[in-house]
Amino acid sequence: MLDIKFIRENLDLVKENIKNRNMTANADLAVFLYDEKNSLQQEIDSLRQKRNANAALMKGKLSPEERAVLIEEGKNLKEKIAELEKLFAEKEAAYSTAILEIPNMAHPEVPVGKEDKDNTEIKRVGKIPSFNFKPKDHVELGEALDLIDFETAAKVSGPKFYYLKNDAVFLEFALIRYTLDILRKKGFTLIETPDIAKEEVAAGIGFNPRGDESNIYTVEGTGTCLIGTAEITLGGYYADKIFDKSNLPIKMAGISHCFRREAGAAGKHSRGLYRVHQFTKVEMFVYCLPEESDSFHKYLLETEEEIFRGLDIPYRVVDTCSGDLGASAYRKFDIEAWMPGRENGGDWGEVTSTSNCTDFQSRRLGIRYKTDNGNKFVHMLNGTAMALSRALVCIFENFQQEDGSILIPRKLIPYTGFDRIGGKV
RNA sequence: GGAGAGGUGUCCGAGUGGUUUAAGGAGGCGGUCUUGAAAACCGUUGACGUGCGAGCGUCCGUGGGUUCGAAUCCCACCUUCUCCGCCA
Repeated sequence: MLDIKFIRENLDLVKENIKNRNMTANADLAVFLYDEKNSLQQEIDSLRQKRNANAALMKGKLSPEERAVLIEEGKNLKEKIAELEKLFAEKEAAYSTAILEIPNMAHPEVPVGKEDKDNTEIKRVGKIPSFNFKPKDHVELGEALDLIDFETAAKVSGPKFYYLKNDAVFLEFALIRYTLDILRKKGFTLIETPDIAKEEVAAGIGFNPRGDESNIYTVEGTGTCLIGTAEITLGGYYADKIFDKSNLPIKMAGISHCFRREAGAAGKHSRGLYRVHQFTKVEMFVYCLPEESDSFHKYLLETEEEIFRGLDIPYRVVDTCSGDLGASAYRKFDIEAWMPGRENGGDWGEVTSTSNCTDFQSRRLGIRYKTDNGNKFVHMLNGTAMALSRALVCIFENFQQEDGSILIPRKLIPYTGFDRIGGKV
């Protein structure tokens, strides 16, 4: 969430930002409710002060008459306080709802636009492969080589689930190990996180676990949800923590399963492994000082590129436009890899995403660091190191051969132990 | 899952209704002393809200309740430890 004082002092900018993001949050309402809540709080505080003073008068020995007068006074105060406290709770809930709907501000360089086609392409790397045969998509390849089974998964678990089989399992583990090796060399702390988190933590990160629009599965009756990304468990890791400046920055690499409802997502764009209810992901997460977050954002993007470049898959980088930014993000870069089986003749598909969320998450989660001028909120950033399901799409489709086999990217061979799936043995 | 015992400030730990404005100790920071360090001694040391400020308010696992007044009494929940059961 944003600082209410910032909202008040920059009301026009905040409103413009909400509009640019295609959102409907009401900044005026948040400020209004804050003032109401605040004046009520002051009223309650002064009554409490009277109550405390009254109680203090009763510490010593008093005549029964004197005591009776004080008790009567105390009872009156108690009633008034209870009344106002009830009202306050209502105001506070309304205020909380209002301010939580307001999205993070955007980096001045974020392109203004409504949807993903308004994103700015920053660069392209690698050469789009040309095939002298008709390339298949990963679904056909996976079925032909007995690597992915969607049909049985649909029967057992429902649509948008899959079984990975045979060498695809080794390939997935190879990708994980390849990624973790790079991240450890770069000084990330490796963490395997829980796949379940409390709803309040998910909400603090900016995922709303409730409601029809939620992309998150809740676990009934437990107050918890299946995580949509390790961003939730990594961001919640230091909730309520006050860092010493010397502890920062902190770089974490978390591996988890990710669960997404993806309600209503169907069609060509979402075919096969591209959009599924469950996948495995290695996620990077950084806690740092505010003045460092822009450069750490670039660092996360560079790391994503380094990992992806090692797979010899062509990709481009886009600077996400305002309308396509999540509520928490100040700025977001995506890597889109070339997927020859996508659309007709291939298309770009998102494989990583890195966001600088500045202090939007830390303010809600209470993650701070000490300064000479009091405690300040840290900046928090996240980035995909490796989303396994989408990486498999890229490898299958880009490295398919005319005989139906799939070559393994050079750098992965030490991890897989084989250099080709299918075809000649 | 059953039985029992706990959860207090950065840490340890005292505190069972109003001299607690949370004792005491450790650690941290500042100082005295010292060539320097250690020791000793003195001082200081939480968070949040609000207010220009002095200040005021809130926070003793969480949420309710009792009371003029709650760290302290009651209820529910969470969580840690010990033992038993079950289990990869």
